[in-house]
Amino acid sequence: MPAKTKTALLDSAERSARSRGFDGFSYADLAAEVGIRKASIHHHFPTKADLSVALMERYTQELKELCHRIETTEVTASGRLQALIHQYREAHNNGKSLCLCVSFSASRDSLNQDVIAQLRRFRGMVLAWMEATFALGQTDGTIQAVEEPRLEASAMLATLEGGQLAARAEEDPDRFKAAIALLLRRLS
Amino acid sequence: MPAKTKTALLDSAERSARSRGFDGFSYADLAAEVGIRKASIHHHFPTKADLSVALMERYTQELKELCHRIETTEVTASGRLQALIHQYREAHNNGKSLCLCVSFSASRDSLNQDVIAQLRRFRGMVLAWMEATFALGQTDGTIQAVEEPRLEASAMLATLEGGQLAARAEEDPDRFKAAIALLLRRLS
DNA sequence: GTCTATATGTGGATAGAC
DNA sequence: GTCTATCCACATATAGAC
Repeated sequence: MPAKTKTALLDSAERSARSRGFDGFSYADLAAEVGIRKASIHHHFPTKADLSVALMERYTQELKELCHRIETTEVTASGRLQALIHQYREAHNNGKSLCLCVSFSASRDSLNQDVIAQLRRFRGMVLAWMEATFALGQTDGTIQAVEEPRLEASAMLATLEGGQLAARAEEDPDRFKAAIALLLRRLS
Repeated sequence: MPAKTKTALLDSAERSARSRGFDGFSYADLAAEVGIRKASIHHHFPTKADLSVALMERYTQELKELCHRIETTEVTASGRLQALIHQYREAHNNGKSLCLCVSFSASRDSLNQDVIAQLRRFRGMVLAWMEATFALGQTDGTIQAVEEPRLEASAMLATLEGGQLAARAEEDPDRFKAAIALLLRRLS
């Protein structure tokens, strides 16, 4: 089980990064949480940039897999979007954290190019999935008034991420609910 | 002119905070930009928390004044919202910065209680103004399909803030435009 | 109101023993 | 793979001279 410590480090780093931002989490925090020394982390992730890239890669992969799972369990476009919204609602954890993408986007100036590339990859993946789902909504009729799937996807992602920020700013999950309420109404 | 240095410090701090986040800007940066020594900053703002509170206070005040100005120059609800959208578009500066509220919200765990209170005050002010404007839209008929002004305001703020994040993540102003395009269509 | 000098803590990272 | 020990840069903050 050589991957155990590495996974524990990624788990701890993800939690920290999502609640404190890129500049707000440190090797010292991770070491304390995982139960090894700071220096040992460098064996698994030589630099913070390496760790951050691994974090974004895993995050992207996990959401991609979730999207595939949603497609097998939900037949309708509206059902699929509702399932994704559910994921974003859980992700903000009652206003205590953010999607890793939101957290890293805000700290953009501190990120190296590889991490920024991963950020772009993540957003591209989510937007493409949403756009395809809105397009499905145009044909299966389960989403009201869809005119342009691409713009719907952009607006929806902004609303979800902005809603998480609202919940985080006031540490109140109702802020997220209020932000997405009108979108939710269009999903029958 | 005793306020000159203080103002210069606030200007520099605001720029830094909005592009690098709360944890990403330092007294050393400000000192270099303003042309005084680090230690001298403490004379104007004893702690970083004091500086941050002053930053949010000024930011809130300025947006409040802008909202008042908009009310005098724009008669219709849709015109007023368009003017506010314009402000948020300018604020993200082609993906190089964020609204101070977004930037600070992401670093919430690093802020002290006074700054968090200011954050809440800022959001309350903007949301109230948007809600009132959507309510006006219900009577003046310049905004399509307004059902619940409170939810419209929550959704609009989330979309604007999320749109800024999108533009920041990819350093591409078109991401902001795409995020708000559907909202803009409802404003005649 | 600004300076020099300094305190004190913490950041990421490295060398080398075990 | 993990440790101790250490480096160096930088963070916020303070004391006291000018």
